[in-house]
Amino acid sequence: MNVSYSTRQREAILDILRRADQPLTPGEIRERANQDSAGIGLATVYRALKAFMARGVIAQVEIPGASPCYEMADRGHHHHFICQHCQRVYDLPGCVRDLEALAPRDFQVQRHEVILYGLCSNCLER
Amino acid sequence: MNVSYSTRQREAILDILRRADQPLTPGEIRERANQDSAGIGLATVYRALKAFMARGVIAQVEIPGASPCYEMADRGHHHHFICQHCQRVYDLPGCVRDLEALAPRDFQVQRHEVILYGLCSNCLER
DNA sequence: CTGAACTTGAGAATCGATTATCGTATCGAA
DNA sequence: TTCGATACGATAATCGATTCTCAAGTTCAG
Repeated sequence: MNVSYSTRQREAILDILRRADQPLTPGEIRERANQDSAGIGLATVYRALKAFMARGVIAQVEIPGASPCYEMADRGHHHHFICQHCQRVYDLPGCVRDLEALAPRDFQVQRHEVILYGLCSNCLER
Repeated sequence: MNVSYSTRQREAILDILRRADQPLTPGEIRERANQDSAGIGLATVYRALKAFMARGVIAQVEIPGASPCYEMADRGHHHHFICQHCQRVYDLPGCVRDLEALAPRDFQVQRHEVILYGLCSNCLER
């Protein structure tokens, strides 16, 4: 039936996501996977991500101006910073108060996204 | 030289953006344009948007999970509310304080996006 | 009014992202 | 160990969005 096997590739992908300090695109995941254990196909990455999403193990982060990224689902509420130079996505701890006050009183706010754009410390150094 | 002509199509596109109460995608713009004056090609919409962007007349609004939208640039700083039921995008007046404090001190924040998701008053009534 | 510069529309071409294909390799329950 | 179910890799196919092409039409300074 429709059971998931545990394979070298899937474990590698999960490990990479666990170790990552930022959400990763499928392409980035493959890159990193190919540094450690050699040879994980892009299609395999997509298949694994789909499976992990279905199981709720990872979460998709959709960010304007970047392709979808993935991160472990167990990382609490946080937001993201996008470097306009290197296009990297960084996790930002914490949140802001009174966000919901922006909406009209007769609107019901369920969730929110906050995205900061700018230059990361790495790119600022040049 | 590289001067912009004023054409029926470009005026129509600007009019649509001026009248819109929400940011529009190129596709939506073309749809509306073809209701009023008939026949504006999609390529023309893209070309016009590009030209208006270059002149700073309109602004791009990037929303996760949707293709880029455009709105008049003279609407000052604001954010957006997306109704999860009717998918409408609402403008939210005002902003929040201390947003930049979320980023590490050695990052340079240039701009930000805040997006609230929930149910608008219309959809709540049912 | 004239003409060079600019714009248009329709469809083809391109782009990056994602999915499908298929023959081979791996998994793991029994 | 065996074997059906599942996953793999490489690459082709597909997708939606955007840009390009080019012949024909429009704009506007002079």
